[in-house]
Amino acid sequence: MSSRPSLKAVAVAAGVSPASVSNAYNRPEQLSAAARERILDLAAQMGYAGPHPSASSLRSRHSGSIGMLFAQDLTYAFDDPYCTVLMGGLAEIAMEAGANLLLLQVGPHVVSQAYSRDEELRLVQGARRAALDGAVADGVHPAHPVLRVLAERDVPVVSTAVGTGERCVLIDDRGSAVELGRHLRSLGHRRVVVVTDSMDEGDPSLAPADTHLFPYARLRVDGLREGLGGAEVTVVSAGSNTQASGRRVADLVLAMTARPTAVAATSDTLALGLLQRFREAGLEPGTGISVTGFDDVQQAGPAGLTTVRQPVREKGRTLGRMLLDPSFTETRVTLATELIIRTSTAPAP
Amino acid sequence: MSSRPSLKAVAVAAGVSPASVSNAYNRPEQLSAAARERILDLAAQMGYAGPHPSASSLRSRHSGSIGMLFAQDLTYAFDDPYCTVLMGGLAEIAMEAGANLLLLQVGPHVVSQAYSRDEELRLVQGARRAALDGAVADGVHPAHPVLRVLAERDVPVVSTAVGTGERCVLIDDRGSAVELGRHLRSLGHRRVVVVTDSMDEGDPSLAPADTHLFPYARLRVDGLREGLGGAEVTVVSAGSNTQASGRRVADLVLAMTARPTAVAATSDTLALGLLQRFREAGLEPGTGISVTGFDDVQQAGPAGLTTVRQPVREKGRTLGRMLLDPSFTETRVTLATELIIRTSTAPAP
DNA sequence: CAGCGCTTCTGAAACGATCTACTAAATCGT
DNA sequence: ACGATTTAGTAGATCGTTTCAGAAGCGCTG
Repeated sequence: MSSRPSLKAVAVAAGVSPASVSNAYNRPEQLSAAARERILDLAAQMGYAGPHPSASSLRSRHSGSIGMLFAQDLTYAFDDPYCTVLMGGLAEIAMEAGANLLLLQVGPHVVSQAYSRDEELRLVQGARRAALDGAVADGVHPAHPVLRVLAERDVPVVSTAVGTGERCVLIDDRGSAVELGRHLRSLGHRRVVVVTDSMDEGDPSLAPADTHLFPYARLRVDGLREGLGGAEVTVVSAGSNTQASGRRVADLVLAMTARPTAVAATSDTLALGLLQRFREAGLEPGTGISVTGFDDVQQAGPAGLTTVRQPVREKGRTLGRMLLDPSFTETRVTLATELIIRTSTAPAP
Repeated sequence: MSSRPSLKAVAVAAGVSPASVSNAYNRPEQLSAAARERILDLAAQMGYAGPHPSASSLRSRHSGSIGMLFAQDLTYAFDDPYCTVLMGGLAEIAMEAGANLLLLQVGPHVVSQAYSRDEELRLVQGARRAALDGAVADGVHPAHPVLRVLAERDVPVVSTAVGTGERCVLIDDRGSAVELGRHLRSLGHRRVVVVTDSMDEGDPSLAPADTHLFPYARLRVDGLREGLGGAEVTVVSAGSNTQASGRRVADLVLAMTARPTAVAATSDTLALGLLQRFREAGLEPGTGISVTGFDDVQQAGPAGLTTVRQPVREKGRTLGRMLLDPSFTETRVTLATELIIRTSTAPAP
């Protein structure tokens, strides 16, 4: 049971230098066609699978993969509709560029919390072990240590939040939230609950700490507040961004003594959970209570959810281009949003 | 602008051997707590990000990532409902094991076609460059050269098809298709079109070559044939497994002079496309024409699609365990399926 | 006090490629 | 036919770790 041949072994067998074997795979133009043929034939015959990826990327400093950071849950990439579409856009560009796409696990990081060194090491472990040519950070708090690790490694990072020097793809979270808030206000809603996902886990509390909010969430909450003018606004932290969280918050809202006439969520995912639960409770959104979301994911249309549309797939594509297309030099791109009014909002009773 | 420090630089600065710095990160128990503290402090201070991933995996022969092979399109991972759920299960296990998940691009490979060496190199390029501890192959034809490359690299591969020696997670494609065929037969359908995805691209033809079918598709087609007994069966190749392909085939069916009373697709994705198009054409599935799918993806329920349910998430999880859980030694697992009868099938007119 | 087992740490050899700079031979223009 | 350029190929250093065998130090025991 002999071990696998290395590039050197192939070189020896072919009577050429190791450099030539390397060139046969990576730089055909540096080699006569005949020599290349001979080398590749021999390699195939010896069962040589081509240059070893780690050795190759150690020396060349390129790995052919870009990473996407997940600070919550790896499964989020496939479960959350916003994320799925973003990933689709990213994958599209990765494919064009011939790059592989690495889904990186990094631990959840709460800004206000102090971490021991070992906890912090565990937090960034996924990123420490991965060979990357670049990474995308969406929903990763700018203070997350993984960003420092990647910077120390000189791995380019692009994000969806204004961070420390990284390039980014943004939308006008605040402005579009203002517009949405005004819409609710113009419908006469004077008592509103704003629901946001946050890094708090556990039961929805009535007071998410500012430091526990992702930047986009803070901007949306602030925008809604502004747009809602003098209305009585209660901000509720839903925990992680899932429909289940939305449902949990719906129960909380239903139990309120002074029930709001509208509930505005910082994401469609949360809003869809709210809608579901309200409907189950016999409260038809639009008539009994108004609900709004954010993102305009695919299910929002069928559900009749009023929301802010953002071009998610385009966002993914742009992030990908920033990493993979050298001719793409812009350092900050802002994409347009649009208020989509559907049946889940109506005049306050 | 000094370059980044290496492990060795940290070792020199700390007055210890490189081995100790390595151990500080990877084997705390080999080191006194004090020494470890000192080393990690210094590393942090010097802006050392930890062991270089490529160097580390070159030496240790582990990368901390497992790969999923995509022979069609990377975006498939996020677009196709079957695939999304499978990936979710895989991601779940990867997360538990602390592994990253690499989405690998490999070119589409048609068995009957001859490839030049360069075409073949391009076909496997994604897999050649990636450092992997294992890979999952779903919908990759057993003859695809990427499987040979991975074998030559000693990368363990698990698949969803009976292949050459790999471990696999299966369902009884044939048996469940027989059952589905019998269901149609018992409803009196005597003229049936079977629609399958295949590696043929382009217009749906009336004759998919056997070599262009993925194993699961061939088994399902055969099973349907058997279950349909003496019915007149026409097999149609839809090309890639998308709703758009399903719609295209629907048009073809609508144009047939001897229109079938039922259409059976080898996947829900195709079936959902068919349903849509039939409905658009004013043909209510179940009454005008019967339609069946395969997989029982999430949309199948709301669409009223009769189909075969398979535990897709569990499949993903099992594939993940096979790669990541050393105590999981089974080499072949078969999961149970269930015929789900909904409104898209009804007695033949 | 020799001998033993532990813990803690080190030296040097891999791991498998690619890069830079260079040479020898072939081709070119005039 | 002769220097100038291009082409084909090579030598040797280098990328940054981890691993393995073993050394040094230390407290014990008999």
